[in-house]
Amino acid sequence: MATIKDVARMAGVSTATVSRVLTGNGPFTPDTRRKVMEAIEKLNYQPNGLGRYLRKQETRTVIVVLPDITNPFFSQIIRGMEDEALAHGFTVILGNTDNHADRQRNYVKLLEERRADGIILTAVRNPQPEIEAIQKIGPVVLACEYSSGMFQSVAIDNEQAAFEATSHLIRLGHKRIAHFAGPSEVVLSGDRLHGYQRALREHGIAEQWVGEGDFSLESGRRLMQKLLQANPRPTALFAASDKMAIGAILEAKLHGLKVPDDLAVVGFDDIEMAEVVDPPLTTIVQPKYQIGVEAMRKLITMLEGRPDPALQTILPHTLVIRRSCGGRPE
Amino acid sequence: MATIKDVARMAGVSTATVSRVLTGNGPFTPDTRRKVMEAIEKLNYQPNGLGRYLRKQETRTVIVVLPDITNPFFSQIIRGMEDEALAHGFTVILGNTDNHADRQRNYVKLLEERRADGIILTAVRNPQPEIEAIQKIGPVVLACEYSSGMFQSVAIDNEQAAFEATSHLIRLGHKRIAHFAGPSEVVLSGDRLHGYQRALREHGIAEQWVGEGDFSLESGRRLMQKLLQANPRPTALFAASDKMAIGAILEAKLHGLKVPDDLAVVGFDDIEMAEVVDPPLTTIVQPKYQIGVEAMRKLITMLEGRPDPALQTILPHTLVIRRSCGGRPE
DNA sequence: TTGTATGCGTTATCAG
DNA sequence: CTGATAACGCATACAA
Repeated sequence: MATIKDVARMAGVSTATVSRVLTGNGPFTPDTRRKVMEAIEKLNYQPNGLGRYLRKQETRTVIVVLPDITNPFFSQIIRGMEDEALAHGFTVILGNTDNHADRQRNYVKLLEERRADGIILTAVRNPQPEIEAIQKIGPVVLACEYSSGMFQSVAIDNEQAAFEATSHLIRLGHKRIAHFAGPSEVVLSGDRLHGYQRALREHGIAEQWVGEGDFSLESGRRLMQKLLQANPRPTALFAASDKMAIGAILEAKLHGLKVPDDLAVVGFDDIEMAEVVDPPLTTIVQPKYQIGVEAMRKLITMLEGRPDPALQTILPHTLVIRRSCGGRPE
Repeated sequence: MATIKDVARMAGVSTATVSRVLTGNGPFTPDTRRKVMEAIEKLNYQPNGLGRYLRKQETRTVIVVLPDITNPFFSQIIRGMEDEALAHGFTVILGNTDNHADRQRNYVKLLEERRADGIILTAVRNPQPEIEAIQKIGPVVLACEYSSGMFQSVAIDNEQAAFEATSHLIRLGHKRIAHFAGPSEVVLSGDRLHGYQRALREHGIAEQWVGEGDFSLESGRRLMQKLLQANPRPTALFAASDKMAIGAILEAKLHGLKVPDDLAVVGFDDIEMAEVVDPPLTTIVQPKYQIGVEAMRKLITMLEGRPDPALQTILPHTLVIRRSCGGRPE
């Protein structure tokens, strides 16, 4: 592997000059530039990033931590992050944790080791002190999630969105409405639960049925099995994720229930699968791509030392009505 | 940010000694160890990876390039790679290219800059010379893909799998069978196409109907629209990806066709969505997790300089029969 | 405009 | 067992 010394030797100049040509900084004549470029070409030279970044004390790389790469919900978010990063000359590396704290630590270590300049935690389920610890290591942005602490974050108003989803079911005439919640350690699970409860309360509905899942399809199936035994059985369901909603629909159909006639269902996220399931799923749409863009913009702003704007950025959501909730189909 | 010098000063030893304690190599008394550890603790010291890796000329990091993070097919593969990497003390970073050559170059650059030790290219669509160029930069393993060149690779026998999928439709009595192929620049698209054609040939069927998509749901819909106008219309379809198969089913149903009665469908990959769509999709199952494990094992073997075993590793596949193809449901 | 020399943070070699 | 020192590859302050 050729180094800058080899290039310098072949071009008959000093390493400083090669470096100047390489970075574009510092002065040099067109002629030396030519000589250097020729040597680079001949040697097929590629600067060693470790050396360069050690010297510059920055890598122009950010790490994005995802709890579960299986979840298609994140695809668009990542795309937004990558587009924004690329536009600013940053490289994105993805870290998948499988909801495993140990693995997250692995990626935080990359930040500690200064192999990345900043980190974005997506829909993370860490307690606040842990996030604060990460914040001491380097710049952090939370995506799809906010926390009561002083963290930069980008998300929708989960409580309000859940309120609207539940209210929609109430407007369609339902009185017994169940909720499949996300894991309680995730802040946004609580937010969605509270939105559901507020909708019931404001419409004078006392009865509630809440089960806790982990956002997965399988947990939706499992909760549905339990729900089937409720007596009287709820006529509607608001699930905190599309996957749980879809799991519920599959399981309900398996047991001979008609969706939406016997059970109206609303999900959350609008993943691709939501349009594939039969019937297509009514759900909350998040501006996924935009969340990614905003989160990355925030992080880069911090990295460039500019004063950062709003601490918590709230983006707008919508309810897309498909056939799984009955009433007037689109 | 504390450095090794700060630790050395506080502990009253040399940096060499700190390093010895840190790496566990070299001799030191329990007492110096204690002093060093205390200083590390107090200063909240974390070794700088750039310095360390520059010195050691290795990062124990591998980069995995994916063409499309949206594709759930890769989820399990990545999980296998990560588990295997972790077990050997390696860190995996993911690079998403969105099928964009420019972006892939971005990640290859990480290898060039020596910020990763090796690279795995997943279901890549590069022409062979390009892969050879990458191979000159550092160790490469191809996953879900093989190429005629001398590349380490892990995949199933795509041609044979496609042959079996198509043969299954023929056994069910179909004579007019369409194929939705993947992009022609992807080697495995050709393999699957050839398997389809071999099945027709071996069963004495002359007529074929082939459309080229890009593995996406949308392209499946688009090809189905064209297929609907064929006269006489094929009674069965073998798609080179589950997403295309599902797109075709949705579109067929939209136009009043019954699946599998009017159109029998077989897909490829067995993504989660395959069980969600109505009717559930008959498809080729790849040992996704195992492909990931094998690919990573290969790369690590190369990195550790051990002689590598088989160049091309072929893993077994199966055909899982669900309801989308008619005949005898499972 | 160019070269010399230094330091980024670490580890390994070599003396002691 | 420990310390001084060189080296990894590069960028930059300073001198020429």
